Amino acid sequence: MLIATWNVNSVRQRAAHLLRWLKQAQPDIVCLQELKCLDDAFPRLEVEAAGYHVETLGQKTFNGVAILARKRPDEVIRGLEGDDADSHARYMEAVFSTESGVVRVASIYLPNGNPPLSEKYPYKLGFMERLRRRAAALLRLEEPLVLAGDYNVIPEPIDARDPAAWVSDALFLPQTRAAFRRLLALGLTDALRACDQAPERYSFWDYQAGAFQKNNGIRIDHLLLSPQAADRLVTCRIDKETRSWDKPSDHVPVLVELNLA
DNA sequence: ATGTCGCATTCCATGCGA
Repeated sequence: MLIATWNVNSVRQRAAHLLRWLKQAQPDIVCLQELKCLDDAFPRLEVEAAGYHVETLGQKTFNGVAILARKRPDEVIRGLEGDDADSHARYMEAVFSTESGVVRVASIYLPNGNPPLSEKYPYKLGFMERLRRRAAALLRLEEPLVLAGDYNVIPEPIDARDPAAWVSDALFLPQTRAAFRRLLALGLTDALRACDQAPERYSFWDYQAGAFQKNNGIRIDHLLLSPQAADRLVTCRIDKETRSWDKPSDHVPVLVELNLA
């Protein structure tokens, strides 16, 4: 089973890319972030015609997440508990039955948090703590679980071409990295790093200043696995090719293959 | 080189978020 995450930076602008990539990559489950539209504006008919069931949590202008899948989920949960005042569409889960049992997948669009001295940074850290609590609860289910999405976290210096350029950025501040480590310390596995410890494994390149041409990237899109999912890990890779397509998203898909039927 | 996108509106120019 192939499970992917991709921040598409407007699903309406990226619909043709999404369809082309679905056909090419043949994923079973896809977590999307930054839909930047309401549910009704999602290109549902086209994606369904490509063979995918569509579950969305849209929002006008910003944010928005979705989970696409070959099969209809048994259950969908929209929103991340722990803050009734949080109106951002940044989190959803879906549970699927397979021949090998259940798999639970979350699509996460973690807040960017910049600038760090604004209210946006405590919102990011609060969201990360809520995610940690949710992950802890889900881990108690002892299911194959994939927490997939745009974390807006550069975990380690090796995950940036120029780490010095990010030291004061909300994506790489010590508090951000510590919160990410607390998540991992629950017993989650960073799927890409379990498969590949090489440098220059990036999932995002800024649109500005020819960042992609210079390979001036960062790795901020992650698939975190529960022990039951990690036990079934076959491989994980970044699909860098889509960044070279015409009018691309600034993020590329990251895919994990699990030994699940 | 503050050099790019995508969204929305006070709408063909600007501010915001990233």
